[in-house]
Amino acid sequence: MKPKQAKPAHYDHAKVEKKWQKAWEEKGTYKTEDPTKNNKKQKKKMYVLDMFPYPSGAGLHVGHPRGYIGSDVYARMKRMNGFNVLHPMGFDSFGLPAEQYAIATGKHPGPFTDSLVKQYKKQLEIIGFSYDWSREVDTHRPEYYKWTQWIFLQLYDAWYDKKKNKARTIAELIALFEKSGNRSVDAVTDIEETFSAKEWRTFSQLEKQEILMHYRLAYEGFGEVNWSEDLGTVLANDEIVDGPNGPVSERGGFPVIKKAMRQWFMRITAYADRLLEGLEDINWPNNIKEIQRNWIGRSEGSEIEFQLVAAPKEPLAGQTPPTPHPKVLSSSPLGSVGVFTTRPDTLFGVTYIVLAPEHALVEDLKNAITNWSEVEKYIKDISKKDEAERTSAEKVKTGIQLKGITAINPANGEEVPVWIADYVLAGYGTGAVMAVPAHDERDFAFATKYKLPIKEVIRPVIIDDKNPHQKGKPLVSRNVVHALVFDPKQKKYLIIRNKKFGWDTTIIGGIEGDENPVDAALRELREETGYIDLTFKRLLGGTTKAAYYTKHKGENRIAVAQPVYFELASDKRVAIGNDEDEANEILWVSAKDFVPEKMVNSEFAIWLARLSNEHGAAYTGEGELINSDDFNELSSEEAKKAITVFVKGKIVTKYRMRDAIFARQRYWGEPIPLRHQTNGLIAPLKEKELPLELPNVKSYQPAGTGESPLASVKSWVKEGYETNTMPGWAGSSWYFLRYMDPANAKAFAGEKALNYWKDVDMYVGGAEHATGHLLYSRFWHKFLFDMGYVPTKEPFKTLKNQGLIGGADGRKMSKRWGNVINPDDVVKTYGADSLRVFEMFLGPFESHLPWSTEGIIGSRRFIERVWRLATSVRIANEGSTRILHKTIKKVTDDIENFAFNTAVSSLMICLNEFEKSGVSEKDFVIFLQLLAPFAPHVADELWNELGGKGSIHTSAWPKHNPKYLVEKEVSIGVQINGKVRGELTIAADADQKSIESAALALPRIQEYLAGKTVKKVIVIPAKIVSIVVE
RNA sequence: GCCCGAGUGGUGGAAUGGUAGACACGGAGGACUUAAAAUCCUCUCCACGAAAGUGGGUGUGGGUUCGAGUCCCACUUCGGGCACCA
Repeated sequence: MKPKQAKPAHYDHAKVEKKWQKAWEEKGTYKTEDPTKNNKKQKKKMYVLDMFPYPSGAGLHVGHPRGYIGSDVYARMKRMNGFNVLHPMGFDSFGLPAEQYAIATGKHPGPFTDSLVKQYKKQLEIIGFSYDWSREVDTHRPEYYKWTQWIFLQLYDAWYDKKKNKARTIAELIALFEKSGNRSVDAVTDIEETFSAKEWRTFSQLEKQEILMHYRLAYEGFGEVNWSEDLGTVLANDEIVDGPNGPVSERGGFPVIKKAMRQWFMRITAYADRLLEGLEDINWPNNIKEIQRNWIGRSEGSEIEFQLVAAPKEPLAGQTPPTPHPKVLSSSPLGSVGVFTTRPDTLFGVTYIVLAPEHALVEDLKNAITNWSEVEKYIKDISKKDEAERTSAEKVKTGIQLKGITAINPANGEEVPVWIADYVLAGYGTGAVMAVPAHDERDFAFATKYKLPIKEVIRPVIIDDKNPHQKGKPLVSRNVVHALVFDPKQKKYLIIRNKKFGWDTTIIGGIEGDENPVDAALRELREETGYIDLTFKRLLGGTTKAAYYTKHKGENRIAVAQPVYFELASDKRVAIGNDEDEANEILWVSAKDFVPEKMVNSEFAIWLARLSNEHGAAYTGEGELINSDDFNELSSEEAKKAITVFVKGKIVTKYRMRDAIFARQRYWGEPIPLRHQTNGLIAPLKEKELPLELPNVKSYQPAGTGESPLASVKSWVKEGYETNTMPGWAGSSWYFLRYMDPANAKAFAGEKALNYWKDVDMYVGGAEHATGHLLYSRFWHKFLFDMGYVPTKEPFKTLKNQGLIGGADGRKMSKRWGNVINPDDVVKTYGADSLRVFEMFLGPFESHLPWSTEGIIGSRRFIERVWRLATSVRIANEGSTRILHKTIKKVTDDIENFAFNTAVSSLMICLNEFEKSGVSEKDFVIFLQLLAPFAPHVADELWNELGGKGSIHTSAWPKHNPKYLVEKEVSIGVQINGKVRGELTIAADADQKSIESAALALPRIQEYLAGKTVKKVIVIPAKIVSIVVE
């Protein structure tokens, strides 16, 4: 085959790209085969999906297409591999910016959104993606959101059965209630009351509705929103900014507070465990999995009940230590409070109880609280603070004691005071905690501030990994004291250094009998260092236990150590024994040398933490129990269970994740398909009534009452329709299913299509969706799976995140910095193929990289060189064939692994070789096929010029021939003592011996070896020769 | 504070424990041209050296190994996530 005509010297990208984009569209090159129509020889499916964009007014910048190009390259290779590829695109077209536009202009956001969609589509089209646009999905179209509403109704009509570990219909729940009430139903619910079948039947319709609402997966409840009194509206999180005195609205800067309002929720917490477990089965980046795990925040612990009683006549002052073991309850019981803890092993160390200020019990106990007016004031002050403020101010915890009330520790009967404090969150666990200041940093900080008692119940146990106990050696236990001595004059600490071993330690002495540790320390200091004028400052907390092996004594030791802190009053000294003098060196070291790394005793870090704060420090690790009655000497792990059982607590699992608010007081979103009837009952719309379309409204301004603009549409309100709309994430939580069967009017997708496409094989998008879209989609998908609507448990088998592209100045690409590069301009100047090649070549797909205006020239040159080579004389050359087959393997593997940058680089290396040595037409055409996913236009043009049939993009992906990968000769390095001293070219299949002798025979190596003895020669065939000499 | 991830030339980056810096940008020199652009050729980690070469070199310090950018430990800087979750 000869080129039909000489190519023009200059490659006219505009002409070529336009030509092929038109041709592909006309021929339907990228049209996905419909599995429901062509059953004869069904190809294997491959679903490659991009996260569809939200069409904002700003348009695309050069960073946006990066992910799309990557997935397109992947999809194109898979298509050439013979897969039936589903590679669709659409738009997440409901949302705030269009609504802002509507508010600003008074115009309907619909046509505006349509125009944005059109603009985005055009921008995408000129880049030459292989999307099947006939499957486009836009979430704001009624044909689409009909099914979003339908899925909502399924969620509304479902509850979660913990026994079967799946969602079931409300009809089934009602049947259970009618049979035996709710006692035998194990559901995810926040309801506490129980009722029998008989009682259930006596309930009114309204009461039943109210009860069922606590079971539904889509439910109405009260939730906190961001409320701006001045604007009379609710604001989304992204409409709020930080002001000097807490959060304010972005527009106008009005203060924003948290306010509980009626809301629709999604009971995503029902799926917490399955969302966690499902992560094991999917091929996602680890960091995204980790983010989801943290977000779900599963923690296991115990729920323990504390009885509340009226305090003795004298209100219990904070300073008074708890009274141990009262024989008689000081007063009458006031009910109980449940606390959640992950550390039931510290129960004996509880010195007070803290409730969240919002805890329901606080109000209930009003009459028993003797300082109610102060408490009430405190609660009021706290409620003014936004949650963000409460947590961001952080360091300072505030609280107030509920005087007149005490709680009884169920483990030992101690009475402890009850406080409310802002560091306890109402929404987590039971909204109440047992405070163990000795072993929890927050409790410690609070106890220190309010002078509450601190009781240690866990002794740290340190096992020295470097000197572990040895088998068969005697075990010696002893009680010791460690003296930490500080000289305030020279600001140094006293240590002794063992001369023989070079160990640094503090001064250690054995405690004999029930000797006072301070006396023991003073005695030891005098004996070992001679210092006698020391001031005892304080004990550094309780004892620690260390297990280690002593080499010099040959003993396994367990040392229970009491750290004591002294200051040097004067350097008065007495003589010390010769033995001590010879064995040890006495040193004063500065703080920088008085650090755990330099000290031989491994528990030193704990003491130092206690030393650093005048009040000491909480030890939050585990250990063995002390001061815990019968549980003493148990390990934390053993004690957790044992103590929970002993106090009749429950082992429970809690999650940090909360139910998702599913309502926006907005116009531009899916209407929630429910009717509030005048009798107070809620009637879900029937399927045939869907879609419930958005009505026209006169004004897009918020109603001013915290309600959406829909609240001012009379006909809408008259029908009793819900005035909230769905949040932005509703439409995007299932769009990937719609692409499978986008025109289906009878279902969200047909069964055949669902069973064929099943799930997304490759999902590409930004990491910023880790806790939003990617979690909600998984939740909905699992729900649809439970109800039998989809065949898979997870929607996205493999996920890849593309990195962002920043401005050339290293800053984020934005109008503000004037560093935005528009892809349209780049396509115009360099061509879509150059843009695509460059964006893939720039660096690793998942890395964040700066755009380079100069760099793209290299990609353009590359394409021009391919273009030029197509016209030059072609000669067969074995070297070129070899490198081509290497390139086939490399490019194939790299695309499979999303290592596009090295794939492009290997194409460049291949082209360099072709230009140098010449290439046959056959080989060149194969090269074009490898290039096709990256530069689809120029590849198809040259393919056709060289007589290829049809489109290059439907041709079969080349396979490498292994025989060309085997090298005849290899060049390997020769090292002497780890330094490369020579190079050896030798037959690839040479045996070790001949390589060794060839290496030793090299003149340069001979020079180096002159007068030295070769100790060892290591030969790794085809890699390296390593010679070790004396 | 906790949990991830990353530190390699002037720049973006490459490197299954085996000759560090592939590929590309930029830079220097040269060819072609009346000239410029484009294109092509040569060089380009640093220091010393005319060169051959010698020495150093992947954030810092230590370790394992015949051999470490890669594995282990500690530190440090930067980026991301979570942040009073009991």
